Amino acid sequence: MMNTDYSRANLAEVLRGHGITPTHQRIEIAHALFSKMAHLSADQVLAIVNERHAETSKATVYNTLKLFVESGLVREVIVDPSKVFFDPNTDPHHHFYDIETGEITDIDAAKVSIAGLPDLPAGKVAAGMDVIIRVKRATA
Amino acid sequence: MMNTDYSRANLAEVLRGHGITPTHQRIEIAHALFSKMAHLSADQVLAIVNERHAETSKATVYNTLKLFVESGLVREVIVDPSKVFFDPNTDPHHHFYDIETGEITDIDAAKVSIAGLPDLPAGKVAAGMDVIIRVKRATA
DNA sequence: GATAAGAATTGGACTCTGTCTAACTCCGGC
DNA sequence: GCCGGAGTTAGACAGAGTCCAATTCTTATC
Ligand SMILES: [Mn+2]
Ligand SMILES: [Mn+2]
Ligand SMILES: [Zn+2]
Ligand SMILES: [Zn+2]
Repeated sequence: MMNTDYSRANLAEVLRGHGITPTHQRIEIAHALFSKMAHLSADQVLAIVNERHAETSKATVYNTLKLFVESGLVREVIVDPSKVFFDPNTDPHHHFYDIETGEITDIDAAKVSIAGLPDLPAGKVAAGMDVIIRVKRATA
Repeated sequence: MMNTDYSRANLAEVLRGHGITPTHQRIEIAHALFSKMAHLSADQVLAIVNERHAETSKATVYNTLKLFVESGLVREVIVDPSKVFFDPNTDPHHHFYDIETGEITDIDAAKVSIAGLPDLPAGKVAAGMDVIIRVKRATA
């Protein structure tokens, strides 16, 4: 957890702590994710980062998001076939996904228990588990 | 369950039973999915259906897969950010997903129990639940 | 503080999945 | 057999994500 200090200076330290050279662009991208603490698509990150002055390219946003995922700083959420969301919450958790509005909500994994899963296929090791509960507006 | 009769004649009856006019193209697409009983992407369906003679367009494959999903004949599996898979198994079940090879394996939902899920967000109703266990080759 | 070499960034072309449209073909009911 | 609506089609189009060669930063060293 990176506490609630979303200052650029602190974000730079967090990046260094993950072995990532803190560039202006990377700090802005981290700031977008952690200050909003929301599930953002690459396009949304690009828009937020360039709100005041255009200063970060699409290529860098994609490069950086991939780097952050590989470093365990953020997590990918695959719920929508048309785009990936990036999640600054890396605690074990699951998601509600509203198939009509696209809204994504966290579910604390600590409160959920899953039993009866079969053994992993032979020679395979777990790399993660996703639980997605798709919801929609109740029809009146 | 549509038993194990994957003849064109029987598939036509299955489609009628779902309120779908059985055209030549739709029967071939259903045949591709049910005779293989595999998780196939739209591209794979297109290739299989046109293996012998080109006779079905990309647009029809997409139209038909969407129709089949809406009719409950097949189910979408969203595990890969780059493409949707279509699943002829509509029994409640979950998936192993090999993030390296792309291989998808079914997990019977009846044997898995999930407890402690929070209430749905207010005014929302469940539309489905996906459980995806991402696996990879064990590093020697 | 200047220097240098590797790391990071960039615009834009490109790929791939999926959608759309307007013309055409098919099909069942008469 | 005719007709009208349902289904199909080629190909243009859209949007997410990748790639590349040229340029600009970052940082270690002096
Ligand atoms: Mn990021
Ligand atoms: Mn289908
Ligand atoms: Zn989340
Ligand atoms: Zn399946």
